[in-house]
Amino acid sequence: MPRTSTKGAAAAARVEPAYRLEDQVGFLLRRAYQRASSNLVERIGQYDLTAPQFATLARIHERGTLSQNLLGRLVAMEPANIRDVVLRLKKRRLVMTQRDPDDGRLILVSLTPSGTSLVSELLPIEIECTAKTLAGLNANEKRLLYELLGRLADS
Amino acid sequence: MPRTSTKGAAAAARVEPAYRLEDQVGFLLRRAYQRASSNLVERIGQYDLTAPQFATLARIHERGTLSQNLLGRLVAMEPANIRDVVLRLKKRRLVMTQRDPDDGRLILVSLTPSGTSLVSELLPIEIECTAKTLAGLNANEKRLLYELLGRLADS
DNA sequence: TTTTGATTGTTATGATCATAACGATTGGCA
DNA sequence: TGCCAATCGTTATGATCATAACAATCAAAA
Repeated sequence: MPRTSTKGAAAAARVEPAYRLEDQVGFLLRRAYQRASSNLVERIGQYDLTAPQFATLARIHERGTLSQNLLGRLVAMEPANIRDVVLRLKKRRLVMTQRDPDDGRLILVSLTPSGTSLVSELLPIEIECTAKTLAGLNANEKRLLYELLGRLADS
Repeated sequence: MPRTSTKGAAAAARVEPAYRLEDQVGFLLRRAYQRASSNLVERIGQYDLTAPQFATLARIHERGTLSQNLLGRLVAMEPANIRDVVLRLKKRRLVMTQRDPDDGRLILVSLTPSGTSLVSELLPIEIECTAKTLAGLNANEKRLLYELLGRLADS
C-alpha cells in the first residue's frame, strides 16, 4: 500500500512518488482528444474529412487567401504536415494554390467554390459536435475547461 | 461585423452561429496534447521513447504480464496500434512476449529486466513533466482540469 | 553590390492513429 | 459432439504528427 507521507514512520524509507498513468495529463489529453475527434468523424465522416482537414478549411474560410506556412501556424501544424493536408484537399478540389507574385517563396492557399460551400455546410455541424463532446458539462464548467486548456496550450 | 443577437433589427436575418476554431474543444485538446507531449519528449527524448511508448511501459510495470489486447485497452490503443508499439519496444529489448499456454489466442507481454530498470528510472521524470505542463495552474485548477478531462474521456 | 541570415517550402524517415477485412482460437450451446 | 459467436491478433490502407536536412527566395547589412 503506497504512502505519500508518513509521520514518525521509518524515517530512512525513501518515499516513491506515486505514479499512476491516469494522473499524467498527457494521457488524459490524448484520450479526451480521441473522444472529441471521434465525435467529429462520426458526424462529418461521410464527407471523408478528418478533424485536422476541417480545421484547415475553416481557417482558410475565416482568413481568406493566405500562405501555406502561415496557415500551418494558424492550425498548429508543422510545415511538412500542413503541406500534406493541403495536397489532399487540393486533390479533392476543395482548395487551390498559386505562387505569390510578390514573394516567390510563398504558396497562397484559398478555397475553391465547392470548398467554400462545403465549409459553410459543415460549420454548424462542428458546432454541434463540440456541444456533444461537452454535453456532460454545465456552462461554468465549459468556461473553466476552455480557460485551463487555453493556458496549457499557450504556455 | 458579426452579431449573435439583435433586437428589432432585420427580423428575417438568419443568425449564423458564430464559429471560431479556437472555440472547438477538439482543436484546444489537440494543441494542449501537443504541448504535454513535447514537454515529455524534451525530457525523455534522449532515451528515444515517445509518450505512447512510455505509457505502454508504465502500464506493464504497473500490471505485470498481461495480454497484448488488454494492454492496448489499458493505454487506449487499437489492436493494430498496440501491436506496432510492442514490436518497437521488443526490438529494443525493453519488452518480451510469449504465447499464453492456456489460450492460444493471447500474446503475453512483459518487461525485460532492462525494461523494468528503465521504467523505474523514468517514472519520476514523467511526474516532473506533468508538473511542468501544469505549472501555470494552482492546486484547485489542476483538480478541476483532471475531473473535467476525465469526464470528457469517459463519456 | 555582395554577402549573410531568415523565411518558406520540400524531402525523407519514423512513429501514431483509425478502420476494415481476415484467419485462428476459444468457449458456450444445441 | 458439432456448430457458432466472440475474442485476439494480423495485414493493409491512408491520415496525422515531429524532426532533420536541404534548396530557393527574400531582406537587410556590410
